[in-house]
Amino acid sequence: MPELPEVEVTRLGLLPLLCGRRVVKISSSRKRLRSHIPRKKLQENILGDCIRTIDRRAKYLLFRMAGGAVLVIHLGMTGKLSMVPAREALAKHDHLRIRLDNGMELRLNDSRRFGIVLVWPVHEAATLEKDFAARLGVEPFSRKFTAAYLRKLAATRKLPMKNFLMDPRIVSGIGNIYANEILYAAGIHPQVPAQSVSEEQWRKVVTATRRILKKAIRSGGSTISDFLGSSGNPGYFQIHFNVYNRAGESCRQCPDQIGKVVLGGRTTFFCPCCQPRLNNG
DNA sequence: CAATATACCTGGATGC
DNA sequence: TGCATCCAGGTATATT
Repeated sequence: MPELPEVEVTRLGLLPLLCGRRVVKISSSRKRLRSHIPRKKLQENILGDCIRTIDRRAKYLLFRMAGGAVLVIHLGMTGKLSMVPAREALAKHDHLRIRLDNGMELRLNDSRRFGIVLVWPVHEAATLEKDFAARLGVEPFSRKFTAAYLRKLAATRKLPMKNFLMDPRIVSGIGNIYANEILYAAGIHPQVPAQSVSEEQWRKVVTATRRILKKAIRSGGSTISDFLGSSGNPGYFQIHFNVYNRAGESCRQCPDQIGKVVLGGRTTFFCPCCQPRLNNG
């Protein structure tokens, strides 16, 4: 499911259920996700320890153990985490089970297997986390996410604005859905070259990004109480989109129809009238 | 260096 | 009903 808001809602939902709990058993499927699940490292570094807290960086969840080791989980395209009684039957595509000292179990289900599970052992955690952070772009809610930062990185880039925004090395957390919504809110055509975007437009991108992601987290937040069990994982189902998946429907601000084009292999939605192709800035 | 293509997977929707 | 085809919320890597 996950872009930044969904990962953040997952984190908020799991926090009260996992913090302070001890891991008493870990099992995993033998199928590989994007990389192999580090079975041995899980047993040696996570088993027996308590979960201190859960952080999020980009679309990664960082489960920080009391002893200093870190369990890293990325949900890929179809990953879902849920808490169920440990005795509950396994579902198809359950790939990781982390059993707690209260009889509950955290399960990772991922049909497409684009997810990732990593373990940073305590003595390497600082170095590994630094390397990890160095490959990622800024967080949309950090002070570094500014019009000046974006404009500088875009200065030599002719690629479509939308692909630039979705590059996780530039900004973390913006996937296909929110890239579409952000550009609509900022009134920028997804296909304009990144380097042609004006300072004023970048400012609109920054404010629209923060506003839209925050709103999505808030609306996902209403499902946190449903987090237990398989019934209600946070998702996109209750978010109201302006352009995503609305090709042919009418724009909410003008009489035009929402258009569709493929950019970088991803379906892209926009209003031809509210997001003019000619970039006059 | 920048842009594009491709690879990793399964499952649901669609069309014949 | 069965089968083929296309599409999906992400990211790393190879190729041009």
